[in-house]
Amino acid sequence: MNPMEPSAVVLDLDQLRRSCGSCALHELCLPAGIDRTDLERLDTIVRDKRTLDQGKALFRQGDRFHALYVVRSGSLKTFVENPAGDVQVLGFNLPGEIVGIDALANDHHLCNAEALERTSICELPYAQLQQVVREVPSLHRQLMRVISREVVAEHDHLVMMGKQQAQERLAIFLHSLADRYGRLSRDASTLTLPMSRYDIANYLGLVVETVSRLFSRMEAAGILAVDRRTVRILRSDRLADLCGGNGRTLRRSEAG
Amino acid sequence: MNPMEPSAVVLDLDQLRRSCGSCALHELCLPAGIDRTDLERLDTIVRDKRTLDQGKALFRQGDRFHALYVVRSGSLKTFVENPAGDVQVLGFNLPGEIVGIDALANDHHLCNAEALERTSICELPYAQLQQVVREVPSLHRQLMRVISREVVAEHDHLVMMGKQQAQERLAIFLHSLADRYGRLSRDASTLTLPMSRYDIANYLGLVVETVSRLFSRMEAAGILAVDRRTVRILRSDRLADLCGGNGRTLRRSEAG
DNA sequence: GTCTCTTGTTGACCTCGATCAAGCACACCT
DNA sequence: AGGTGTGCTTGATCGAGGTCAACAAGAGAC
Repeated sequence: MNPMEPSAVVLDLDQLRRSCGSCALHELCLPAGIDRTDLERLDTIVRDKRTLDQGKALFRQGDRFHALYVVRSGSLKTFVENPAGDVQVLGFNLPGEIVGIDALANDHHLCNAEALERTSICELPYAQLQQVVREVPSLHRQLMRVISREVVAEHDHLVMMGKQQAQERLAIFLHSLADRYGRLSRDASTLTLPMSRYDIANYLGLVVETVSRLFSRMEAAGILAVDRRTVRILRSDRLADLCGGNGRTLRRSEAG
Repeated sequence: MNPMEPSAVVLDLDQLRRSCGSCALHELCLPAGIDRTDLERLDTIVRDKRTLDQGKALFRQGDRFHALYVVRSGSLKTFVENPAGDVQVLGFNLPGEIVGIDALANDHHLCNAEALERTSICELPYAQLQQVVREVPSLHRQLMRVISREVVAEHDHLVMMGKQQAQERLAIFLHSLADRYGRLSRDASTLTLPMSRYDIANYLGLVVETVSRLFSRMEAAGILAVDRRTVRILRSDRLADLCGGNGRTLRRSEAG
């Protein structure tokens, strides 16, 4: 079942797994809400794009655009880099999530996508996707839905950057990550973070030291149990409180 | 020529002006790069949506989605408001720019759009637009281009919020506004800001006082001449320097 | 004209998070 | 084993920008 084994067997398994209908993610992914016959149409264009090792790029800013991608297992980060070399992390992508939309009609990718761990990917060549989308209205609607979801996620990110305190930002980040883990029917109370503290800090518009301190503070307060990249959420109710934007701040004295 | 006069004459003028081909904005707007015959197809669905007075909403968060809109004259701001009542301004829209994309397939608008001054609007009912888009590939491509432009603008906004200093933010804001004014063949060195200091501050993730101080500082430095909402850019070279992210900070001592 | 309301400016002060610096822990070498 | 590198944590200090408060300048009402 593991698509990551680098052997000839993988090819056969992938042949089997290529079908969106039999994929465990098909209710979360592009095929959501699309009926059996239309799904077969989509299946004909889904390409396999092997696996990416940790740190390897799926695409780079400026690369010619020719396909959208879906994470099948593992995870990605997307980020932009300006001429001066400053990086801004735009988001993290878990299984079932689509990447590459920002390039949709510009012919070039405008951000970088990089594997945070060993990651396997489905590729949807855009020329063919466009063709199928024209023929299958339900897929067109779903694609638009996915695109707007992307826009909304960016709005949320902007709101966070514009308004929230450091602690609220981290709380929101963990909360939404737990939520997404839950949807993948993973244990939503034990997060295994695929990204570094640097990535988290950058995504949240903070520096590593601040993020590190916040983890410590939330642990001292009994909300989290943090062990390197394993974060157990002990009190998801209190974590939710911290997201509220109601100005509550966790002081060391609140610990326990 | 002024579409803002509230009289019966306006109707006739609007009838004439409804044609995208004869609209002064057609090279900046959705019709860009679309040939004569296809343009006529687009023209058949463009609806007129009168004018909005200052402060009036084009749509509200949660409204049912049924059309995309293009600013014909005047300007809009878009913003989200969370349950707690905090506002985040997402952007400002000048003539030729499209609004409503965030709602594209969700059936509901996810942000508010409000007129910053007396503003006239073209309405593109989505059901019909979708139909035409299916039949006219060049329009489909252009629509996708416009959508991705939106996404990219949000990336830029995010980078600004995540990394830049207060002064760089304001410089970038003014610079890009001047750029867009230039494209509209307005005088790009004399900006008449349609938005309040509050809106600017919120958009930049700052408070009004900071924005006000920055205007004063840039004026003292001889870069701007500020008179309420009229901002003349005296030294656009130095303004550009301030956008650079090269860490240069303007001190009072640099004035002149 | 004056009164009030809104919007913008300026000053004084304080806080949150950045910066600088040191040290720790685990991974991966040889 | 010891060495080195990278990712993470913690402490001490500093400063950009937020907060609070007062005031100025228009705009509109009457």
